[in-house]
Amino acid sequence: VVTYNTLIHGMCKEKKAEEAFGLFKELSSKGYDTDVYTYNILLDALCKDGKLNDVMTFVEKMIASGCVPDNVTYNVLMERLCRGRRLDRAMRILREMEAKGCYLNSVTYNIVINGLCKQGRVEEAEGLLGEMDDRRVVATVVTYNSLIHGHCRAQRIGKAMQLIDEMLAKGLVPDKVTYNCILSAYSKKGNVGKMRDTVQMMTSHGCELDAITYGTLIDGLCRTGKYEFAITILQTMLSKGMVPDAAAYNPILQCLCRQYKVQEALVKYREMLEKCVAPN
RNA sequence: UUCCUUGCAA
Repeated sequence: VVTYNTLIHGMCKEKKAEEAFGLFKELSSKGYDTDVYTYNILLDALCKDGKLNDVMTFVEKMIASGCVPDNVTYNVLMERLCRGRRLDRAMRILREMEAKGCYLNSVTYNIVINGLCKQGRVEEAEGLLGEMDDRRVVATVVTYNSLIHGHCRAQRIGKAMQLIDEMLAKGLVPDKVTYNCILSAYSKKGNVGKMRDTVQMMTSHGCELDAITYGTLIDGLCRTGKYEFAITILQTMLSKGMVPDAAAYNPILQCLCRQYKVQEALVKYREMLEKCVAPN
């Protein structure tokens, strides 16, 4: 089973879900073992880009085949519901799970907390963080990152900083995602000074700057018209051997076009193609 | 062997 699960997972990661389901059907028809991992892997692939109806049909098949859904199954489903604006349904499942005596783990809470934060319901999300503490479910860096992102999106950077202090007090180490959230709050305002400070903070804490960090910097600079500076950041990125994506180029193109520099924008566009960056 | 968090645009 492990061999086949690994293969099926590999196919799913490469967006070849058709192939994965094909292999799954072949295995089942030959009477080979499948387990809850197999189903969870496929369910997750369906949830990533499938219709909710297909998802539910698959869960029914899973149960009909005698496979008992586990925590991961619920988590995958809840994540899908949260993304499909069915957050309250996800909350109901959460309460049902606990009513059944299901052990709610950090990931379960993280999914709902993130869902709430994405809807701007950060207060409620913080309520769940309190609930985690009460129930001795450990809050993780991911938990805090979701909350921090929620505050940052609403420009409540002070609140975000408070949460970072809280993390540190619990012995959790802010990571590049944490800092990228803060950075993006400043970049949306085009606050170049604070962007600098944040990057400095990252490097001094041994956090690597990733493609998202650079993309965020480029975006922030372009928002205030500093496309030349943005281009130097892009070059830094390239010189470090990082692979830029459309999110690194788009703000620059947008900025140039806004300043009626379409010719220059086209030059950058061609560069994009040369570097095999797929436009979107 | 499976689930959760961050950037542009939409």
